[in-house]
Amino acid sequence: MNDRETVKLCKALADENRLKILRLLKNGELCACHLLEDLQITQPTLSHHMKLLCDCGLVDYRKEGKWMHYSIAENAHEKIFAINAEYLGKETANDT
Amino acid sequence: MNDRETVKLCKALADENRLKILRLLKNGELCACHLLEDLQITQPTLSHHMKLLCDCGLVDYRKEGKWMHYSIAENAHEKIFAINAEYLGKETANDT
DNA sequence: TTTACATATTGGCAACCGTCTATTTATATG
DNA sequence: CATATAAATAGACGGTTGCCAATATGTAAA
Repeated sequence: MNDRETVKLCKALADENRLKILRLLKNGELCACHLLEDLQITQPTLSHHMKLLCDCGLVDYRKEGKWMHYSIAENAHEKIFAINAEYLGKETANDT
Repeated sequence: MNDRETVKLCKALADENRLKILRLLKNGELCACHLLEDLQITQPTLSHHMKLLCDCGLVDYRKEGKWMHYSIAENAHEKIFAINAEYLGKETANDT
């Protein structure tokens, strides 16, 4: 992941509504209409946010008829850890 | 770390020059004037970037006479892992 | 095919961000 | 104090971002 892609990913994370979306998806796949209910934004705005989250690779989508289902991408975690390794030095750690 | 602080941190990471700065600091503390040499930006712009990096807690500073010395903050890694835990679900992992 | 509904795209606006030049502040030294 | 140097602040400008209303597209069912 080069600097450009990292910037893209971090920009995607740098918005309160998108963070809320990720937290909602943390528990499993959700339909766009469900996400809309829990956020104080319009449908086009949600669509915009989902595009950013998908484009940076944090979120996967699955189309089923009229509905779009979103979920945290499998390798989303690795992307975050990669940032740590590339820009902050220390290896991945278990800090619990 | 609440959503607001996370946004602040991710915004700080969402710029190519700041990523370069972090990579430079990865190997240890550096003076501002040294950082300037490796970046194609002016001194005020660097000062601006450093403020953002310090304010979000990713970078520590140490003033020595006229010189400012910057380094990756001790708990910078934990902050990244916290994002993973809070917004992407899975626990901290070792994926090497 | 017509209707209904879920989602995406367009276009516009205010706020924010990265950058610069000019200036100010802080610190050391003659 | 006067001078020199390192860093911070102020103000301005173009580009980007988040938001919405309006519209378009895609899909299912009558």
